[in-house]
Amino acid sequence: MDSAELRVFEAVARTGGMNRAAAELHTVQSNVSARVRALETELGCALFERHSRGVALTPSGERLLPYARRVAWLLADATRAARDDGQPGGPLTIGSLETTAALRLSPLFARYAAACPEVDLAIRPGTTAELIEAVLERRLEGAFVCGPVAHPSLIELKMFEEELAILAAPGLASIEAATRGGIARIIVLRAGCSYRQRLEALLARRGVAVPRLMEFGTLEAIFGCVSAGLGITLLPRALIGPVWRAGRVSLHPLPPEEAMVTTVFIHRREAHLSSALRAFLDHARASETAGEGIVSSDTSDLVKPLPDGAPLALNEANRRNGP
Amino acid sequence: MDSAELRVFEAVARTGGMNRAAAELHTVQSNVSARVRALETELGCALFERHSRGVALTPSGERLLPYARRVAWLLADATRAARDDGQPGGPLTIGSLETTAALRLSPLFARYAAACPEVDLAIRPGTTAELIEAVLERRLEGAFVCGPVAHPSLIELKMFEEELAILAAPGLASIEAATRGGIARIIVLRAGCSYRQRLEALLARRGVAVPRLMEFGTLEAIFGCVSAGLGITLLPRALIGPVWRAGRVSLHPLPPEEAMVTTVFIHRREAHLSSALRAFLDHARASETAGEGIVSSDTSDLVKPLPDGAPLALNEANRRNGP
DNA sequence: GATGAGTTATCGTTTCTGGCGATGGCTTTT
DNA sequence: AAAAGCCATCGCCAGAAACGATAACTCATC
Repeated sequence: MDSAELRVFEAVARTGGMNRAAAELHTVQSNVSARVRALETELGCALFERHSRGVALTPSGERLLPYARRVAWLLADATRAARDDGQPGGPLTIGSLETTAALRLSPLFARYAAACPEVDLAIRPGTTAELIEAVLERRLEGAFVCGPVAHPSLIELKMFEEELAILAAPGLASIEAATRGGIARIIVLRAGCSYRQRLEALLARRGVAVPRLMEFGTLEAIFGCVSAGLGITLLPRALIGPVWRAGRVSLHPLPPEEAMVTTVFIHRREAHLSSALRAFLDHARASETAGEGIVSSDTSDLVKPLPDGAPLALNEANRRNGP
Repeated sequence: MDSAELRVFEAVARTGGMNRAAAELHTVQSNVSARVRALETELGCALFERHSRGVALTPSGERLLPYARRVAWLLADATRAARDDGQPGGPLTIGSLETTAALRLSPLFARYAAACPEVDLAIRPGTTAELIEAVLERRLEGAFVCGPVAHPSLIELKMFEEELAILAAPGLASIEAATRGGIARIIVLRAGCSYRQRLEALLARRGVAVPRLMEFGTLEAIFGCVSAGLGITLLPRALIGPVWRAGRVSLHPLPPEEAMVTTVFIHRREAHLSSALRAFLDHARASETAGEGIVSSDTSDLVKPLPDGAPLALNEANRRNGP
């Protein structure tokens, strides 16, 4: 078995046809057909069922396909690992929750970009669920997400400890005042994201229903709407401090067990840790000691993985609670 | 990058020379040299330093080598996965602690061998540390070891809950009677193995020193020596029950926190779960419901992985406590 | 039913990679 | 100084891989 054969196989399986695979691989159909045939005879079992509209995977092919992908990933990773000479450089694509980026990462990114000018740093925002998926699919080298994640193929580093607080219209004395009548309108940054489920659960425990949900793409818009009394929201307290001091909103602390949330940095366990990413994590550690806001006492601490069956996609905790 | 090139690279790295690698790969030295050269130009960095006595890996080569190994493993696994048609067959090599094999596995193996005659089942005894290493190195598909193991690349299924007890010469009323004078001679199955560290720790907590250690390869020899008053040992209570009832030895229970030990079945997380192994685990589950001794209520339960940095070799807990 | 578009299989030809053997340069050992 | 062992390089060649054309087949449409 050869990685070149698997590359052809994977293209055929993905495109669903040998013609399409040939076009993608910059070769001719007869060649693809011959390669697939060679692989099938080598394995002694059919990998595709041939139809008039293309091909479909047999059970054997289904079993082989994930290996073909992993081999391709592994070879790409091997190339990067061998070429990585220890000098941070090249592209580094990292994901982050929007609130974390706004609150914690600006100074870190600025210092890192200054120290490692050869690195093309890119930050992509997203929800915890989206970011975990992107890291697993290797579209991101790592991401700041809401922990704990507990996926067996991810390494998880505690980075920040955030205190969340409820934000409501100015002049309201308490959460109860903001949820009078047992209903509340809540405002979130993105529909699937950012403390929404956490806020809903929190209100549900207090017997408050959430009939309406408003979604705004920017934090400033959320501040404006909360200030205008359109609803309440849940955000890191450090983030809303300035707005609160300006008197635009009222801030309502939560009990610690509901308020505290850990932000972790995740990256693939078995992937090559690029020099760019390593330098980034070193900077994060340095920022921590410099008191720039990283709270965890040891960034190399792993959060305890979940004890359960560790699904390959997302675990329930993140589907439910994540921002 | 190609798996064939990596295969050549790995052979050169392992044998430390292109001539030796050529001999191993059934080809000529010039070819090996050309393949390595091609890989180096493709990667843009040297992989070996050439010396008069052979070659040595450069840092780039060091980084590439583990990937070469993993690609080779992955391709082998891919072949097995594609060929595995769901009918259990072929070789199945499993490791087990000797006491577990003696106490729990005979009926399971017998039933499995009868149900799956196409499988060449092989059982290899060893200590927990040895067996974990063998599974990680793919010399074993799985193993029964003393849990918890908590290695990120191993899946761990609770199988049995054993109660250990101390075995001493007949007529002794208590452990204290067997350890009079604060010293005890202990008898173990194998030097690195089987509850030895556990027994020593247990005695140390009672202020008993262990000046002498005797090692015997078979359980029957141990029973004989204990019966003759040469020393004490620690074994699963169910295993020593018949000997005790025959009056050959005295049996001394331990408090639950010292007595209970979990036997788990481990196998590689990312490896293909062969039909033979799957059928074996199904049989184990069936044995459980049939009350043949499997205690865990759910064999699919994962034991909690360790929270720490997850070393690639063995974790400390297993070096210290394992049988 | 004929036709055309789409698919894969197969064949002969061409290209070129990978393997071979010989040689040479180098270092270490004898 | 000779021998042994190592790797680099060259020319050569076989065989695999790629190519192009064609055949066979299915399906949708006319």
